[in-house]
Amino acid sequence: MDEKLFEARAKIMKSLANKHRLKVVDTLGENIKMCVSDLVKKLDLNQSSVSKHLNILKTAGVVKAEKDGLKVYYSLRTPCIINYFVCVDNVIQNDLEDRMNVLNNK
Amino acid sequence: MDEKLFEARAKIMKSLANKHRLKVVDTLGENIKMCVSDLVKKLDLNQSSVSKHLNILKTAGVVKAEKDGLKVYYSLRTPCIINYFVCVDNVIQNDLEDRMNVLNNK
DNA sequence: TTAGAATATTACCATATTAGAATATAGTTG
DNA sequence: CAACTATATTCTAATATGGTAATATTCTAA
Repeated sequence: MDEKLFEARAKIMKSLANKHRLKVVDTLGENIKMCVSDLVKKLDLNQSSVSKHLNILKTAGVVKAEKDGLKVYYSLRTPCIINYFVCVDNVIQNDLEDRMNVLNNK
Repeated sequence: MDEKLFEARAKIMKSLANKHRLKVVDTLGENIKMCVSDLVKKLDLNQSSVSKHLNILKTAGVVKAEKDGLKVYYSLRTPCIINYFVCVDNVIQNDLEDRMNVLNNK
């Protein structure tokens, strides 16, 4: 199996495997660009943590950063990334259905 | 923000944030069903580790398990999960292009 | 050029993840 | 039931991750 490919994919998936970073992606999907301090307000985390989360997303190539004066604006670099959540939410939905069926002895 | 939703999504993403588990998903996408020992051969990992990785995927709802005699067959529970790799690979591709452009001073 | 603002980085700690070896469990077959 | 096979679980150690406070860096503007 193509070791390098799976490592590269895993790096990207890791960058998305955190609820705060998922919120960042979700937020950027709607708002195009946001600076760090905007995201600090949105995420209920301190500046240092947000900065680190953004760096993880940037390093993974999910997000890009543009400096404008004092501020740094982040945006999705490959917006299709948010489409995935349709499927992820399907997984969640299936799970809920299975649990309901168990409860109803189906 | 909907805390619970993002936690649920993060759980699923975490289950996919590992190269071995990505290989499992990729393999099951092609082969429909495989038992643990088949996957041990495929993954270059010992039986204990494979079993644990499968449990993580199962707990996340990504994979389902069916027992058949001594063997346990695993398969994708929500096959759309593999579609994501198209986009993940786009991220990788964009990254490569950016690096090339840097090299070529574009 | 000094003070202040926005962001990044460091240092530190707690917790989570991963791997392998050893052991346990479940099912099969003689 | 005893031996065997396939899978799951436990234990332990190494490494990774995530959070905060403190500090450093970068840029602006007086």
